[in-house]
Amino acid sequence: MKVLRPKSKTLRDLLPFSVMDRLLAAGSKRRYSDGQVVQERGDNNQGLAIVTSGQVVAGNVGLDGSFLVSALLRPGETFGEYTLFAGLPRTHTLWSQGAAEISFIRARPFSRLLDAEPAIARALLTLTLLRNYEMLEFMDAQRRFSLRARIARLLLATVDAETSSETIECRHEDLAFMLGVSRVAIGKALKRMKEEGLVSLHYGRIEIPNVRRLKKMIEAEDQFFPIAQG
Amino acid sequence: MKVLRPKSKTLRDLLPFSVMDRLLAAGSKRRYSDGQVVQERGDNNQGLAIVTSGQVVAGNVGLDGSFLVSALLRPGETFGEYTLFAGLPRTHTLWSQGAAEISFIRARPFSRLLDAEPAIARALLTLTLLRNYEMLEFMDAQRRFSLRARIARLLLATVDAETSSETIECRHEDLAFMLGVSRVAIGKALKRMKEEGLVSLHYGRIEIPNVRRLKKMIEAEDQFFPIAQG
DNA sequence: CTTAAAATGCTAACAAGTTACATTTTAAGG
DNA sequence: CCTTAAAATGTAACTTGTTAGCATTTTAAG
Repeated sequence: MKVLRPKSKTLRDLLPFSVMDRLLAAGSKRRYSDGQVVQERGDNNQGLAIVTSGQVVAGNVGLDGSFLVSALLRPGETFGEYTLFAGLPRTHTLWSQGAAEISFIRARPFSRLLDAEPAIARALLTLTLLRNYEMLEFMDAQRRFSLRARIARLLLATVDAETSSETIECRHEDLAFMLGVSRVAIGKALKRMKEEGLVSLHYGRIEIPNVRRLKKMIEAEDQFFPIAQG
Repeated sequence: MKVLRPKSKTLRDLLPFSVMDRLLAAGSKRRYSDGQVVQERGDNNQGLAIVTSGQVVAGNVGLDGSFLVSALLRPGETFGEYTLFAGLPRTHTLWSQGAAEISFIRARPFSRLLDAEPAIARALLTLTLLRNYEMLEFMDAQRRFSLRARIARLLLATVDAETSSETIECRHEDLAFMLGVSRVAIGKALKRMKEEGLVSLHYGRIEIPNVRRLKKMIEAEDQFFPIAQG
């Protein structure tokens, strides 16, 4: 299962090396193989985790087996903040995607570091706010944009993040996962986009012949008041 | 326009009185009448705002005039964190709902207080995480539950928050706003719920004759793995 | 009482997703 | 090569929600 997401800031980008090192030193690393469960919703252990390599998928499985992705975490990104600051049990189930390495810091040592280094709380606050903002924009997009525009946005974000190549290796199902709709809906939308020459479809691969045209398609549909990006 | 939302923790609940007072003292209050615009998406002034009385609606208007609610803020709740920590312009347009009073703290004095009182960053982090969690659960609910179940959840959350009475003063349109669907869809769903005896409908008012039955209806549909609430 | 505004109800045509099942494409092994 | 099973994609019938327009009910103000 391949999961797509544009890159965003991480703890690494916001903390001085020394502080980041102290954090990592306070934790213990663990390795995971592809698809291994890292934690399950409902688990009741407190602590912060930092992804140090690989990717981790956060989501939840319904009792009926249905499966919804909430986030994709990459190196430098954290999880477990809820357990420390909001007093909640683990709210999501996490799986490693490919080989991954995660550093776990228990509540006690984390708490000591938090007192010693005010930068940590600031950095976490910034990251949480950024996530919050991303989610709000996602929810607005969910309501304002047609599925094809949302697909286009996701594809473009992925292309921009990955060296600006115009070929994206992904299955319809991967897009469906990220956007929270069925694979069939993705298929239909992609078919229309293909007929309009916006994409060309292949087995496990999507090509964007003209990135600009795709961007224009989105803009044409964008009823949202743009804000200057900082 | 009445907007419903379950009560949640605020800065007031998390900060010692002394710190809260220092914050409020550092800001300047302003009064708003019903429906007045507090800020607009894209505005570029930094600062934290604390709602001190009344209610404030956050949302965005599309270029086509469509209007989406993102949040309802109540006394003790804050906004503007993005401008301070994430370097973003104002991301949402805000309107007062009824008479409201808001205290604004500019970036400089806020920054000084943030350094002086580490509790502030902690409290903001906790609140942001809680909001984040609420949003994730909302998004999951949006995908997993039928509209009637989502209506039921919203009604119950409101009842629980308001002294556990079983009468809710709201119009169909209010529910439509909060759930991001059309008034017609709400009407249809409520009609079905009425036929099943789950609610009784009145002009500007909905009654829940049997709260337990309504809860059971939701549970019957709940494919989500429950977690112990902290 | 009247009456206008507010809130709700109803219909029809349409748009967008869903589920269940069918078909195509690929890669691996003889 | 050729076969075959798994992976990926396509199709069809159905469900749900949307828009638009207008009808009806309820309320509150004169």
